[in-house]
Amino acid sequence: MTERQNKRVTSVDIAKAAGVSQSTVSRALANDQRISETTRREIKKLAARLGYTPNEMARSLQTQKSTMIGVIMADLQNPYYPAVLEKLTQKIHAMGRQLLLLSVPDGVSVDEMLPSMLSYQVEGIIITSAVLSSRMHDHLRDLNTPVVLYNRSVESFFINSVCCENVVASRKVADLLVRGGNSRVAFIGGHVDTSTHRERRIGLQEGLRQHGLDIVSEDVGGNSYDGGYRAALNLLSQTPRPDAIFCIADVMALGALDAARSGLGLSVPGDVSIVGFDDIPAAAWPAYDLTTVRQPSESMVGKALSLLLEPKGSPPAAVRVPGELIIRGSARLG
Amino acid sequence: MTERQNKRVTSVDIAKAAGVSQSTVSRALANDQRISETTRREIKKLAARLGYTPNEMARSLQTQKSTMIGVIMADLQNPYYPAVLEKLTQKIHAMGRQLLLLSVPDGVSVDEMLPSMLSYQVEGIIITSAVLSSRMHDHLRDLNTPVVLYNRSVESFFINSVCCENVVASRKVADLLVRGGNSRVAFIGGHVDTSTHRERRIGLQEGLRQHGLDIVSEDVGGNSYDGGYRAALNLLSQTPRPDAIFCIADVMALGALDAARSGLGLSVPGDVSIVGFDDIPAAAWPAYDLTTVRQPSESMVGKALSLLLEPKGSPPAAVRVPGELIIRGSARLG
DNA sequence: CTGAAAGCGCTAACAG
DNA sequence: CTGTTAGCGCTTTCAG
Repeated sequence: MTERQNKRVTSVDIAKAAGVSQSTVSRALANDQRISETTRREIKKLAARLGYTPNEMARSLQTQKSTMIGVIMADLQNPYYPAVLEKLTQKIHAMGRQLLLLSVPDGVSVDEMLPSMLSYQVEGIIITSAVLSSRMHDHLRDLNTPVVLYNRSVESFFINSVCCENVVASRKVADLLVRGGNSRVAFIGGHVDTSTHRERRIGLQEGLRQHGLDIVSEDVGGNSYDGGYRAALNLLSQTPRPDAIFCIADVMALGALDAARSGLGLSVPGDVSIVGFDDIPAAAWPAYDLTTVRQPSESMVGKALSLLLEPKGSPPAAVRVPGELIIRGSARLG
Repeated sequence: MTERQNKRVTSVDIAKAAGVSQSTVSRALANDQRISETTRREIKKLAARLGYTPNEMARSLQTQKSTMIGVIMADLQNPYYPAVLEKLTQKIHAMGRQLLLLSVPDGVSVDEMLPSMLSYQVEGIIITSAVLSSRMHDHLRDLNTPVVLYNRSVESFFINSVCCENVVASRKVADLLVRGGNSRVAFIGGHVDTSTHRERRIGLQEGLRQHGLDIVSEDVGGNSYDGGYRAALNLLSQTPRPDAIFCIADVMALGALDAARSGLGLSVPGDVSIVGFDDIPAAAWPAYDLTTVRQPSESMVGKALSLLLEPKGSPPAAVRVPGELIIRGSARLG
């Protein structure tokens, strides 16, 4: 066997082999109408035979535009996000682009991760479950790099975002809980400084107040199963015991359910109603049968991408999509 | 407010501002020893002030080496993989590289996805839960692009892979199931044409045969919760009913558990022992309390990356890491 | 210690 | 319809 070439074949190689200029190759491969049918076919055949793969680096260096989209995920542990990521990869691939993924370790800010992504000249960045400093936001605007926040919104400055209608959905949950006979409703949040936490809490409170009630006690669970478990243990040990818990993430609601049942021997929804948010796959499993608010990730991902690739200069938008209440067996609802 | 520049600052901009040549800037930023301490500091300060980000595209075009690693995931729905992906992103980032992610939709082969990744000149590719045609494998070798299979192995041609010691671990499961008093052991596989399926099945069978037993019945669940649920429903409806089920993925084992309990009103492990594989987070939740084999993803990911970046020309290796039996409450074990 | 110049693989004027 | 040429932003000889 001969020594391997070990070199990628370039458009110059094809040009030589075809006896034409390199630019003709470039044009033929780009289906430029000015190239004759004959040579174009010849060149394409040659390219296939030589195993040619265009060099996207060189192309984007020349065209001054990249076709990579950066995605920064803060919470891959939360079972809601794998489905979001899968939809992102598939839609981005379908648009002929590539996805550059970064996940933010605990205790690291998105700001620190961004520069490494920016050196790859990404076309835009989608950030899930995290926000940006306003300084970084300005920097990105100077760089002309669009950003969309997924599942977070910011009021202090204008930035694209896609979120669920958190307040509306949570208000509805509160209303149905009260109509279902629950009157001591507790709240398990994620991180107090996030918009999802604030908005879902406000919605719950507003809904309760319409019935002359309020949140009786609350805790945070950091959007993790264990955090939800611990928070529920805490809330359900207080007297009088809450008769319902609204969790802002399904994964915490599952923890809360297990805390109630396995930890404290309570019946759900007999002793306590539990409602979540997201509609992760496990929410539908019979062991949990969790009543929850579905976030329509398919359409949210679609909107995030179209916001991202909108013509430059469009004013930033805060897109809201309605959540859908999925009624299962974990709560007494009116 | 003045019109925005909207142009990224390049090393030329810094050179102009500093009154030096562009190559001096390049060297200073690369900490080249030949540049005087004074100018180096000056240049770095300037770079920071102008918000300079090096263009990685241009760099890799010049140096003929990319710092992006491609990851192809076939099974992001399986809760085992998000943790793998998170470890990959973090390790890859720590190595100063970027991760290009592609997920394979159902019914699409990895071969079809590869070219789009190759045009980005990735340094190497990690493929989880899927394999490559030998044609594509040859092509990659010609391109000098290393590949590592994660959780799949191939016997027919040499390719790097990292897997759990599936046979050993499954044999152990069989042994302990029999010693625990189970004698009619059923098997729920994933896809018959995968190495994980075959190896875990063989291990189970070998272990049973040492006790003069064999697999009493089997089905496949496509590595999904629903598939596991359906398969268990099927197997547990046969007479005589199996008294144990070994599932090759935790997510199917959870489905099987729910099928046994909620679907058929059986007790686990009273009527049927259930054992999984992977040790996903949900396996530890009290609602399931699943006995399973832990795949040490931390070390598997580490090995995959070091295999990938090994000096070129090293012979391909099939790395095997031991699985760890995690005994919980879902099985009667000896 | 620093500058000039070449060139990575490609696209896109500009010529013919 | 096709070739020539310039140049994207960077690294890296080669000179000085």
